[in-house]
Amino acid sequence: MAGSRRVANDPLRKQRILDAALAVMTEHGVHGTTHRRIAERAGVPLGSLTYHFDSLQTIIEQAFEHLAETMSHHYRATLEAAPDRRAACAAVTDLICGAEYATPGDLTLINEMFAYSNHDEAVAEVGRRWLARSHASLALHFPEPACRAIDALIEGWSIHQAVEQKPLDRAMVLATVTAVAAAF
Amino acid sequence: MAGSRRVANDPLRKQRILDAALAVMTEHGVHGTTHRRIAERAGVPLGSLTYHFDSLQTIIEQAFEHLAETMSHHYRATLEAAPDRRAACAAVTDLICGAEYATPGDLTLINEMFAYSNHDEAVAEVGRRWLARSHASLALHFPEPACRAIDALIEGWSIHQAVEQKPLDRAMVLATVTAVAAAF
DNA sequence: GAGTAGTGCGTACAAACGTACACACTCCCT
DNA sequence: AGGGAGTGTGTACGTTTGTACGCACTACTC
Repeated sequence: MAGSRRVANDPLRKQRILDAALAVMTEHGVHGTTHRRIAERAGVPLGSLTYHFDSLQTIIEQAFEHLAETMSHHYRATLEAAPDRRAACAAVTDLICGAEYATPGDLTLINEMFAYSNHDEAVAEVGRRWLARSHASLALHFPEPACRAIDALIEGWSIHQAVEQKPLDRAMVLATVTAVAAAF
Repeated sequence: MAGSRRVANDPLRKQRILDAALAVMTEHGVHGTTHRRIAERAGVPLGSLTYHFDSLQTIIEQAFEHLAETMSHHYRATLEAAPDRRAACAAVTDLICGAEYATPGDLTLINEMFAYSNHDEAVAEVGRRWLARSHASLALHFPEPACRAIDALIEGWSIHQAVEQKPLDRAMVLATVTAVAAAF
């Protein structure tokens, strides 16, 4: 009575849909994201989306939640691996400059998420948790005010890279991060 | 033959539509922006939009262009008014923290613009000019690398404020800006 | 093997969308 | 005063949208 006797045929289905949603949002933006495009990208029938999710808004919200989860873990792991503050500065610089951490598509998605969060309370909460976790990860190595400043640098330079489409000067980034860390 | 003999009844019409478009984008995001909502907000008939603009995309592009123009002038004027580097640091801090410069709605719009620029070449160009002009304004007072860093701080903290919905610690911002300016 | 509860999907539909366009209106020229 | 070019709008149309829902299918119980 309590447990369902039957098991889903494809338990990865939901996740595959969310991944497809992120891919569509990367390419077309939230404004160009539809049930049909997501379904095509995921290789599932249209009805499958309305079966697994209440609405398109729900899909978008959960997709962004998944994105934030993944990115936060990444940040955390990168900063935990740094033995001291000097290494932490280098790690932050990698986070900002490194294309292997955040692909251009990821940067696009982050922009979409923060923009969308201004119009959706659930995603706004995801954004706040994202910031809180970034802050906590930075706090492993830096004093409180420096965390806020470095976090702003990460976000700001991510935007710049997405807009300008060219890599940052790594030495300049490292020098800035180091200076900010030393200021507090 | 060359000049049009007749003058538009309402020469401010186009601008009023663009302002309405920005208002709608602030409230509903680009994904919730439609001809009909803009027309209602501007108090003009639906047909007026298709008469003055080729398409919805054109309206959005020109609206963002207008936004960038306005904001850039603001930045420029604020930084030109600063007599020395010390005052410039304070001016930048005001730009970041001051609600009188950029309202919460403005911050939302900036996010929308950068997100949209990843999917629209015309707006991408607007974004690049925005960055270039910010950079030029900062260059009145700061060395080149510091400009890039301070600009990233402005963008990043703008996002943070929009997400967290609470004002920044002004002293901390000023200390960071000063430290970055001194680092180069 | 028949019954059945739950999974999953193809299709249909009303609403909302972007856009086109026929038509009024205004005002200058002759 | 009459003609006509240009301004501006109301409405209608084809398309796409989000979503609902009836129905097939599966796999387990008895």
